[in-house]
Amino acid sequence: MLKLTKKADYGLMALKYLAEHPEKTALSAKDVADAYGIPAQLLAKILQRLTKTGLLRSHAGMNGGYALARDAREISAFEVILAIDGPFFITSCNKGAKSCELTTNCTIKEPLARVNDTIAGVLKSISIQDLAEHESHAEQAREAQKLVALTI
Amino acid sequence: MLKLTKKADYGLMALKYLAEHPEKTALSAKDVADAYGIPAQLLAKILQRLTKTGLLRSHAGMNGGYALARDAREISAFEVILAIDGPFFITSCNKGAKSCELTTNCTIKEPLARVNDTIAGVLKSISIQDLAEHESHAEQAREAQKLVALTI
DNA sequence: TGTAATCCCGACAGATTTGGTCGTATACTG
DNA sequence: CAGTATACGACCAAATCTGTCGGGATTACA
Repeated sequence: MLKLTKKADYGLMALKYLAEHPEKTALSAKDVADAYGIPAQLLAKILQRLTKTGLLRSHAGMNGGYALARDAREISAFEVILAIDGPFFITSCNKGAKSCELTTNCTIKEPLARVNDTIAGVLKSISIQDLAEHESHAEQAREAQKLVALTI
Repeated sequence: MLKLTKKADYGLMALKYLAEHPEKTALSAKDVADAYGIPAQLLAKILQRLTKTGLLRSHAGMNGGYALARDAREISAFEVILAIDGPFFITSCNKGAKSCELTTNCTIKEPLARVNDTIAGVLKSISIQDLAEHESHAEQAREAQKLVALTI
């Protein structure tokens, strides 16, 4: 049903939490997990992946933990989701355009690819900072949404 | 990964196929399934559901089958996906805003709800007719997408 | 009236994905 | 060295998705 996995949600929540606590040089996976009631080990793996993709910096040992690798403004929701859930396509038939070519049929994927791009664009335009400041771009987003509805 | 189920894909393909054959008063599930190489019984169930939700009209018996209940221009991709996959929310935590309230945490769902609305808006703006005419609104959609990227 | 084509629908099995755990190794701090 | 943390692979349980089966109920037509 076109929804994010819990892992992606957890990842976004964690980054948001880090963005909200810039005074701390690092927060451990456990700190974040406790703050949100997320299974600690699961979140740990998520944060590890985000580290591997360069969105976080990690530091082992006492008083270690994770910190944003860049300014919260420079990390988009898109990157987070991509890192955790992998590349997404709205159509289910898209293993490099293999099986669909065979049957010559899947012409719906072409219009839906544009929907996919639109979604990606919206997600790219939302930063972790936006998630942390609850109300920030609300008005602008609402306006943009109207534009979409009217113009397509 | 934010993707449609195969069922939803099949449903969209089937409606597109019906829209492309307006000369036929009805096409059987088997006709459509054969045209696309889709498992016939599975497609049958999908079409039944689309019938129950009022997007298709069905007719049993010889030379029976399915036909669009409305003009292809009046059926949106959103309706089809909704009928087949049920309501979607981009956040995974949203059983009527239950579990999330408990932990007071899920503030990310508020910004993502707007993303959700945007996606829904785009899907609502795409009709079955758009899927059938391959190129129709391509330019408009591309423009709208730019607007989204720039304004949010 | 009988038969074939067709829709209708619930149950269910297999495959896949997702969510979460465990154990162990490694790195850093003091 | 001891304690705190990350890193990572293996693994399991639960949920979801895909597809099948079997038994109806309608309709057209000969």
